[in-house]
Amino acid sequence: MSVAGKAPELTRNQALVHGALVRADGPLSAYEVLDRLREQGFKAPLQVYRALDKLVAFGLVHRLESLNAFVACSHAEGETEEPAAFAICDSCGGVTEFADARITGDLKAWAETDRFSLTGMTIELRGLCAACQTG
Amino acid sequence: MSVAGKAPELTRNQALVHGALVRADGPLSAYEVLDRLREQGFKAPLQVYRALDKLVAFGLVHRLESLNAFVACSHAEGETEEPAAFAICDSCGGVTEFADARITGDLKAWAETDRFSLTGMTIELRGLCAACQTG
DNA sequence: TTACGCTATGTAATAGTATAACATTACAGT
DNA sequence: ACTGTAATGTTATACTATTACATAGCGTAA
Ligand SMILES: [Zn+2]
Ligand SMILES: [Zn+2]
Ligand SMILES: [Zn+2]
Ligand SMILES: [Zn+2]
Repeated sequence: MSVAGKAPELTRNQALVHGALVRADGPLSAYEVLDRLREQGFKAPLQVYRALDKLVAFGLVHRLESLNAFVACSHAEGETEEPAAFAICDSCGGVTEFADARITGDLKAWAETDRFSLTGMTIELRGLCAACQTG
Repeated sequence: MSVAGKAPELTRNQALVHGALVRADGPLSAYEVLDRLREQGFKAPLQVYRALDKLVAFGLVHRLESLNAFVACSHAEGETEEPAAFAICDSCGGVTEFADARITGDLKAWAETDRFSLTGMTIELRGLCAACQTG
């Protein structure tokens, strides 16, 4: 349910935070982002949180509520996107982003039925990714 | 996806924490629970967190990841339950728990297709409840 | 009984996450 | 220049969660 208007121009801080998340191989906490940007002059959590707020609003970054962490959106910029869902591997920490119109459609339908005016949704699966299963 | 075996006997601390959540009219943070139980002798966060861990494992309490808060399960004890989903009103703070087999079924199907071994899921909707909408 | 293992508990200290408050800078439109 | 808005810098603080260690209760095997 990102607003994700036309491709936004990022400020310096936003671009740095976004870059850190794009380069990361998995989700990062705000403080992990901060540590990776100290060489670029970052010194306080708020520099990260303010950039993250914007990036999330733009739809370029997603917040993983069950991890208190953030990931770069895996979709191409501007690509229309159902509200994203995530599968988080408890073994390797890998995150798979997916968008399933049937799932989000069902949730929207539930909201409609319940007269709940929907503005956002969090869908996060936990378990083991294919690579991390032994048998 | 609670394990929720046969009705568990709660320890004193677990019963106190559960009672506080049942009496509350909405979700409570762990520290709000703590404050409500100081008269009963609670003094440290860990007393609350340890009880919450058990209650969540029993399926008697749910954690709301997007709020860092906890609610008593709205279903009767022992009642079989699909993994719960929640609609959280951003205006009044009210939470509606629901369980929709179609939604959870779709998520399980996605996991199956992706060879993701599912152990839990978080489904939280945000918006305005019917009572909080003006028009 | 005693000893052992397991669960629950008490308490203090610390780690991790997020925001409030205030000062400053940049820049567009008038 | 004046004004309004958005972004930034910085310090301090609030909120959430866990580590570490000590203690107590209880069921059971020796
Ligand atoms: Zn995305
Ligand atoms: Zn994995
Ligand atoms: Zn429930
Ligand atoms: Zn409401």
